[in-house]
Amino acid sequence: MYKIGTLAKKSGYSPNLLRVWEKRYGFLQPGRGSGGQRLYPEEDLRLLLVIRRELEKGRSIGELALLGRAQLLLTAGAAAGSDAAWQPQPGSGEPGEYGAFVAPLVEAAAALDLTALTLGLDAAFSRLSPDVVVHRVIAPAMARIGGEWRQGRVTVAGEHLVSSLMEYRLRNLLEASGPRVGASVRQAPVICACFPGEEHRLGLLSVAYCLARQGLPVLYLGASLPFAALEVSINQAGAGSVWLSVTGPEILQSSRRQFINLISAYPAVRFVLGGQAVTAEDEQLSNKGCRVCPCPFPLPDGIVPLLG
Amino acid sequence: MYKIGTLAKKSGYSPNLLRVWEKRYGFLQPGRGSGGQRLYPEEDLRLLLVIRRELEKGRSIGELALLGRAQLLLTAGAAAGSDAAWQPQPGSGEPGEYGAFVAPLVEAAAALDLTALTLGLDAAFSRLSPDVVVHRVIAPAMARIGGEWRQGRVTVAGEHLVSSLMEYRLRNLLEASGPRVGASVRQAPVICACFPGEEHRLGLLSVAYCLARQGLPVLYLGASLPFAALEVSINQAGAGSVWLSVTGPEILQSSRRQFINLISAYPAVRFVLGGQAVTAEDEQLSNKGCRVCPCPFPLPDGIVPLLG
DNA sequence: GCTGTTTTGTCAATGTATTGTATATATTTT
DNA sequence: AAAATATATACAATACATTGACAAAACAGC
Repeated sequence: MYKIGTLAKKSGYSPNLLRVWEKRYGFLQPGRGSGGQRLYPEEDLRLLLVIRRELEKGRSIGELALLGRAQLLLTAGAAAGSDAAWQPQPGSGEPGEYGAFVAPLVEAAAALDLTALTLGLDAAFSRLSPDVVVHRVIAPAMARIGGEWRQGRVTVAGEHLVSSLMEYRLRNLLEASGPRVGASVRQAPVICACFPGEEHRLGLLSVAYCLARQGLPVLYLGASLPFAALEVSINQAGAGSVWLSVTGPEILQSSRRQFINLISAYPAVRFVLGGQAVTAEDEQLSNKGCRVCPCPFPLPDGIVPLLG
Repeated sequence: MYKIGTLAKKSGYSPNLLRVWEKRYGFLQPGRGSGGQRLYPEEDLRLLLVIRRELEKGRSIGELALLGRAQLLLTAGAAAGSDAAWQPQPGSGEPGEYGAFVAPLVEAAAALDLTALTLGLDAAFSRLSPDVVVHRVIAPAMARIGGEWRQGRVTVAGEHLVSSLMEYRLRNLLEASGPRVGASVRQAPVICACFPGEEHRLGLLSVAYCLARQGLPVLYLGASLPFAALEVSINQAGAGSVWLSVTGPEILQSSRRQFINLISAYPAVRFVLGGQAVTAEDEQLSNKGCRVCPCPFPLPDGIVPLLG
């Protein structure tokens, strides 16, 4: 049994909000202690985490209240919170104001701790806007994990665990945001894919999310798309622009020639090449009409002018 | 029940347009909440997705309004079954009673139609149990798409689009099911990962989902996990069993020797190797204590005894 | 071709509802 | 006494409802 402060910390919602939700919607009906204090069962924490997931997907709390407690617990994504409490260490020597969110994720990767990882992500999503989580928490966390991996403090397994879960959460955001391909106003869709041979999808997903948030119809095609398939896709979907992500310089180099040929064949399509492998001063590509965007996780502000 | 904003996001039509359609044509007649807000049932979302499909085919909204709601929903169901022109072909598995769900997915892959794909998956998930969807719809659909790809009727892009979305949906199921690592009762976790070099995750995800549904704590580590990292993970997580998935025979062959070494080093850990690359009569692996499971999407019935 | 009408999607103005947060005050726990 | 909690109320930002107007496109007739 949790008291309201404990539940608040574990779920990421303020005690005030928990009380208000109880009064307004009634899906939390905690028992009371001798002095009238609310005592919540473990299940309530799971319910709150489900609610967080659904809110992330864009639904409103009123809707969820209509669904009712049983259906929420049954159908939606449940994350079991265990005793691994997440403590927001304010200003614990971490650089930047979001270090308190980044550090637990890196530690969870090192310890292969799925629970801590989930709690850390929940904490970040509950206190920060999705954009900030993507660019100020997830991106630095992945960069840090990469660094720790090179130093042998995080294994490939830890990196896989984290990137897999983050991919899921980002995908969740992507599904929730904006109209999809085929929406009412026929707008040329944006194709998002990884360069042939590229398997890292996180940067691409963050770009896709930013684009979708701007109301653009995004066709997310995932990792390592061969140029032949990309070409067919452009024609088939009538794409107006194509975002490609590539992190390994050698991957870019090995298909560079073919890429330039592709650009030249479709002058009406706007190509954007992003990712760590890209250098901003790549004039050969720029001259061919391909925008380059070295930042693996472009800031929302940075994207608007690129597409304006 | 959806409020208008949620329905707008999910259907791709603006809240304004939904209200205007309701007034002009009346095929959406949502109930009202206590404050007068529109509340749409799940069926309305399906109807809107059908409407979009029809609009894209060139019909006008006025025409569709004349048809009426029931007929719209009905014709869509019929189209999913017959219009798809999916004929059972010898040697590629029996059509079974779920062909009506499989065919639209294959078609959506061929047409790069994200909307149809989402609609098809929604239809399957809303009418069938998750297990049936995984093993009777998704698995055959992927197999069929693979076949169409070899015949050039589906591009790599189509395959990517479908497998990416299915991965997300499966991941959703995995997140929703059962206790995770670190849950209250400390149980030895099951590590699920792809063989080194293997990038296909769908089969692995379906296995992970089946295991999680049985209440096992699953540590899902995704694609291509090197043996060194796997070994660290086993120790770090105290894994009781390890599921590995491998679809390409050449991938298995290239690391077979190392894998056998790994098995021998951990006699207390139960290893299971699954995927299309595995042959049931692989006695060399069986004798070393590694269970083999050739089916890429093991049926729920088939899994229970393996772990019992 | 041109013009008028219908269809169809969008937008603005105004009022209400929802929803997260904050305040004030009393009570309980530590 | 200090911190945490309970209750009630207030408030601002956002989302929603309603009405009416408006523009682009499709279509009819000339």
